[in-house]
This record gives sequence, C-alpha cells and structure tokens, in this order.
Amino acid sequence: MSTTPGRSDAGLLYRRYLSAVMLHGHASAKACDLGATDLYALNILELTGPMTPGELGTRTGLTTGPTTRLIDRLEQAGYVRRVPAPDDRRKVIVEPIGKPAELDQVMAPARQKVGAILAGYSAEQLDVLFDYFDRAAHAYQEAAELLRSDSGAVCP
Amino acid sequence: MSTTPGRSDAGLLYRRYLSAVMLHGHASAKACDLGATDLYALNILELTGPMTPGELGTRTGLTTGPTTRLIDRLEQAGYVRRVPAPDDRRKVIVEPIGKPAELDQVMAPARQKVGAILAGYSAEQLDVLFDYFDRAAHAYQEAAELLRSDSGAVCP
DNA sequence: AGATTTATCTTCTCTGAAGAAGAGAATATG
DNA sequence: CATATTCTCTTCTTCAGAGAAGATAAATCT
Repeated sequence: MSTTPGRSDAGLLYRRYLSAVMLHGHASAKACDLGATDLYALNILELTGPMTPGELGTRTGLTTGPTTRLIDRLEQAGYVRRVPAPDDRRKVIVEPIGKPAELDQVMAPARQKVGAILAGYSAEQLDVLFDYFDRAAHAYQEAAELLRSDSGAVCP
Repeated sequence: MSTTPGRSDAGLLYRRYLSAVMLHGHASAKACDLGATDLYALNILELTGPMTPGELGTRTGLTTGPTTRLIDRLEQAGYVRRVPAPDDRRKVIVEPIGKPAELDQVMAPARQKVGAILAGYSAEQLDVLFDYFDRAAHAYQEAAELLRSDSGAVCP
C-alpha cells in the first residue's frame, strides 16, 4: 500500500475514475433523449448481438415486465426490431437495427479525449492497459452477477 | 489503429469494459436498496466532501427539484446532514455522515477481484494504469460537462 | 396420442423518481 | 434604500421499474 508515496490515495483516485465514467454514461444517455437503461441495453445489443428479451432482461438487471416495455421503447424509436425465433415460436429475437442519430456526436468528445490520452502511451503500455480492461470487464461482470443472485441474502 | 493485430477490436473491448463497470454500479446500488442516483450522489459527497445542494445537483446532472428530494432521501436514511452555511444564510451544506451498512459487503467482490488483478502487475505497470485512471477521470468529467452544456444544441 | 408441466413473452396496476414552474428568503449592487 | 440576482424548497405532472397474473408454445410423461 505505502510502497509508492503517490499511491496512498490509489483507492480514491480509482473511485473518482469510476464516478467520472458513470457520470458520463448518464449524461450521454440524456443527451440522446434516452434513459440510462435504454442506452445501456442498446449498447449490450450492439456488443453482443441479437438476443431474446429474457437474456436482455438478465443482462440489464431488469425483470420481465420492464424488459418488455424497454424493448417497446427501443422498437418505437426505431433502434431495434422484434423477430420471431425460427426454432422456438415462444421466443422472440431482439435485433439492433439502428442507433440514435446524435450518438456519435455525443460520444465524440469522450472518444477524442480518451484517444488522445491513449495515443501518448507506448505499445507496451497499451498492452498493459488493454490487458487490464479485458480482465476488469470480466471481474465486474462476475461481481454484478454475484450481487444479483445474492440480493437480500447478505447475512450468512 | 491496425499496428498491433490483437488491437483491432480495442474499441469493442473497451466498450465491453465500460458496460461492465456500469452494470456493476447499477447492481450494487440495488443491492443497497438505493437508487443508482442516490448511491452515486453519496459517492460524490464522500469523494469531494461537503457541498451545497446546487453543486450536488450539478454534479449528478439533476435539476433543483429532484436534488432537494434526493437529499431528503439521503438525510432520512441517515447518510447525510444539512448544515446551514456560515457565510451565506441562503445556502445549505450537505455533509456525508454515514454509509449504507451493506456497502462494504456489496463492494467486496468487486474490490477483491480488481485487487487480485492489480496485484499481478509490476510497479511500473501500475504506474501506467493509475496514470491512465487519473487522466481518463478528468477526460470523462470534462466530456460530461460538455454534454450538459450542449444539451439540445448539437447542430452548429 | 393425449394430457400435464414448463418456459417464454406480454399485459396490468402501483410505487417511486425526474422534470418544469413557481414561491420565499438572503445577498449583492446601484 | 430599492432593485435585481442567487439559492433553496414546494407542487404538479410525466415516465420508468417492480410485481402479479395471463396467454401461447414447447417439452415431458403416462
């Protein structure tokens, strides 16, 4: 902990970083006239590809009812499409078919700034950073799943 | 961009990382029986120290009405306290005076996992990572402020 | 083969949070 | 001393999420 003098406030620095990321996520959703969850769901669909409402609900942390209405909103806005699943006629596949027009413009400042920061690192340093991003993504995903299953059962 | 073959999907990897961070933030708030905004505001107060409702509203991206009720909720839960400002009797200072009891327990899995990841890096590599965290935090904060001021004025 | 159970999605109603507009109190400025 | 500005709080309306209940299709069992 106290090996490097500049890292005594590492935890604080890290939390500030997470706070900034979350604030920006919220602000960009609002700039697209979307709720935070809506933009988040759209992001998941684009990253992971088409999926059923059930899976989308699991990934967003929503129950089935709100998930249907979330898809309704996205479909009405023209960002996703409902397609019947070919193998199972109970299922529906939610496909991303578009993005908010303002999204690129909204994300531009952050992309530009982060790009400029990353451009200042050497190839080896970038390897370290992206290695961390990859591992941390899995870590947070697992931690979030743990929280969802533990809901209310915090006492052993 | 295409210098390193393994980094062609850097953007994708990075977005997955941000998604995981946001999902975890949302899940942990729910695990504390708080709204995402409430936990976020509490986090800001702990990181930055006491501030007026106006500043808290600006930082959370809320307008004045919801900010008052946000503080009401936090005050009723015993997490913050309203103190009259000594220099200006219009103002109120919001002070953090506690945290949700479950917070440490909720954050434990993520902290442990991220700690384990960070423990695997050398001192030089950690310097790179925390240098990035620091710069990126400022970048996202600036980008978020830009979005808030540009709201609706996307066309030049 | 027919009936039952399971799974998936949707609909409905209720609670809670965010936005908009306005009021009241205190400070700063002319 | 009077006016304008700043800051917070209050009220009303709108929208998103939780939960229970219902409908349709697939899988399983007898």
